[in-house]
Formats: sequence, C-alpha cells, structure tokens
Amino acid sequence: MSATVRQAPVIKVVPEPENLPEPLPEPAVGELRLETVLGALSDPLRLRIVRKLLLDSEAFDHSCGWFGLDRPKSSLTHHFKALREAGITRQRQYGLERRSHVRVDDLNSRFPGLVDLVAAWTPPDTP
Amino acid sequence: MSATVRQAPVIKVVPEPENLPEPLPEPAVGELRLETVLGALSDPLRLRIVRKLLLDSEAFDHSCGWFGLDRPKSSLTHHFKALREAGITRQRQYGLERRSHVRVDDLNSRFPGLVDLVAAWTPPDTP
DNA sequence: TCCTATGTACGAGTTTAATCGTACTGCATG
DNA sequence: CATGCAGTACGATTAAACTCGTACATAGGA
Repeated sequence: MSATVRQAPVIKVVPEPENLPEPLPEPAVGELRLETVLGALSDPLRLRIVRKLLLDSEAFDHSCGWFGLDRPKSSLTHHFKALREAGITRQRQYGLERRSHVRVDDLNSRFPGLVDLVAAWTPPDTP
Repeated sequence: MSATVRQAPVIKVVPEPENLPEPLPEPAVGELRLETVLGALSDPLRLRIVRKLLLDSEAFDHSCGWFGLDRPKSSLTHHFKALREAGITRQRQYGLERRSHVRVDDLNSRFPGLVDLVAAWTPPDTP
C-alpha cells in the first residue's frame, strides 16, 4: 500500500496555477458539445468514474488507482482520456500519476443540471 | 425566456386509451436507465428530433415526415426506434403513420433537468 | 543504480452502431 | 381493384468504440 492518497491542503479550487502542473489538452468551456458529453457519459464505467469523483472526493484530484476499478490499465487510460477530451474532467500530471477532477463549474455553466443527474445515478449492479 | 419546455398538462398526458392506439413496446418509467438515455441522445440527429418535438410541437404527436429530415426512410425508422427503446419517446400507430412524442413527464420524474438540456441545445450546423 | 509503481502508446480482436438499398405490409383513395 | 403512400424489416457495408496485451517511459525510493 505505498502511500495512501493522503495529501495536505484543503484547497482545490486552487486559484494559483504556479504550484500546479498544467492541465492536459482539453476543450475550452465554449467548445463543450452536449452530444459529445452525453456520449462520453453513456458508458457505465465512465459514469461510475464521474459519479465517484463527485460523491467521494472531497476537493482533491484523484489518480487512476484511487477508483478501485478492476480493469487493465490501458482500458482505464482509454476511458479517462475519453472523459477529458469530452470536457468532463480535467487532468494534471503530478509526477508519476495523472490526477483527475470533474469540471463542475464549466459543466454547470453550459449544461445546468447535468452534473446532478450523474451524481444521482445508481449503477446497474453495485449494491 | 420563451417558455421553458414545460407546458400545461391539460392535453398531452392523455388519460383515455380508448380512442388512442396502444403505444408500441417501450420501457416503463422505472426501467429507464440514464446511461441508455444518454447514449440515445448522443446522436446529433436524434437530439435534433427530440428538440424539435419539444420546441415546435404543440401537444400533438408527429409522424416521421413532419420533421423534414432528408434521410432515407429506413434510417429514420432506425433512429425513431432507438429513441423509443431508450424510453425517450412514445410511439403510436395512427392508421398508416406512426406518431411520436417525448415522454416529458416520465423523463422529468426520473432525470430532472435533462429535457431542458435538450431543449436548450443548439445544433452544430443549423442556422 | 536498479527496482517498483503509475500510467501511456500502439496495435489487434471484437463488438456495437450508423447508413442505406431493397423488398415488403397495410391503408386509403381514385 | 389497382395505385400510391407511410413506414417497417432485413441484410450488407462501413465506421467507430470498447477491451486488452504488450512494450515502453519516468519518478521515487531502497
């Protein structure tokens, strides 16, 4: 168990980019397309990822392994990339790991209510 | 402001099935799945169909040809069926034509806000 | 320095979906 | 009753996406 996911500060809506790695390539807010976002969210695994980020994360970014998904790493890369390219998540490189968080403000401004729908979703087979 | 998509339930939630043809097979309200609905809405053509039904229809069902889509008939059948099987539209057979309307109440009760997102959507290339 | 852990890149196999031509059904009207 | 019309059913083709194995890159620590 190496380090747990512990990290220090309670911040997260961090205003200062100086100590933060640059986000990976992503669409700007104005470029978000409803059909693309819906397509990205139509996959149960990705829906679960976004929902977990919304519900279980306090205010931090989370790395791939935090989600506890039993899929090959290359599959996870695929889905995290799909979410980022659709504009749903933002990813930053922290040393080795690539951490994600949901672009809640961007999504709420362009598609109000959508984030709440995902948060209220119940997975098909999870107790 | 223009009306939001809500309009009076006076008509449209027709209570009497006696003078109405039976709806074609469709999922019940409780069976609606967010991932399926989002998948059905991730297609621009279907998004356009649903949006037109929401905005331009008064309270009636509309047949395939009403939409003015320049696609082969078999393609339209495919998409209308996808919408119905996802639970987004209801279809009834009126003599020759099969008319559709959006299950607004069902969608609002299970996925509040989703219908408004579709109504507010702007097609990629339509003037 | 080597080793491990995190994650990517690439490529192949499989599945799913979109698109559409053609043939068909059934009503409705002349 | 024959013709036209609205739409489906079926099948083939094509394109996209999911899934995953393998190989590779890198940061951090023993």
